[in-house]
Amino acid sequence: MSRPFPRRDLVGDSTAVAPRLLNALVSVSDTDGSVRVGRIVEVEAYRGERDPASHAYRGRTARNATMFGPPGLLYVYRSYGIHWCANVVAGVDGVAEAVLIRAVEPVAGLDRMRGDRPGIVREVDLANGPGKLCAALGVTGDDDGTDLCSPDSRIRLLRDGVAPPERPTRTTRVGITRGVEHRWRYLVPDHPCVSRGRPSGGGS
DNA sequence: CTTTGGATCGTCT
DNA sequence: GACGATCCAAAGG
Repeated sequence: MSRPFPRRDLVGDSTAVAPRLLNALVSVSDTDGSVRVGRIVEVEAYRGERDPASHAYRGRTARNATMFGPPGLLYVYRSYGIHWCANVVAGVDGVAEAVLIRAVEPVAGLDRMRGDRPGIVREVDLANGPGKLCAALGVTGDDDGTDLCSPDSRIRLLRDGVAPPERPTRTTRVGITRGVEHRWRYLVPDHPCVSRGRPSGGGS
């Protein structure tokens, strides 16, 4: 039993939206009728033009244009020339706020995920990283700009009976060199499917 | 277990 | 021309 993720819950600062996305579902439908579903267990908030680690820090460009769109869009970018990474756009239309999805727990369509993640043995390693989850779910740059809150989209954000954790684990973000001090990474506590990435900043 | 280096290319300087 | 919001395999302790 699942319902569309309410768009109103994506309005506002990415730091407020990010923990709300924990335990939400991402579903991806393919043309052959198959569906892959993952449960979000790790996210990071990026605060647009006020955040030196954000792609939008130096303003709007062709690449980051989707980040400036309305909340509920999917922002997909290429990482290191090799991988795809996916964000949920937050904020309000015209303001660049985004939440990077860093890990999902495989829920459905596992065979299909394994097909796109050849050689992966353990189920928990299928989508425990931002590049890995895009590969496992079949998300690419073609999906940039998808409205995650529309029932007609191939990629959708859903909420089922599992609420976000009341006390999410918080750390500094992973893989960045600026804005390292902010604890804007949120995780489902003690979940086996979180990424292996190490926080960039000091801890406390 | 941890550390290191290579792959690979669009984007912005 | 440099540099990533990464991943993986290989080598070292």
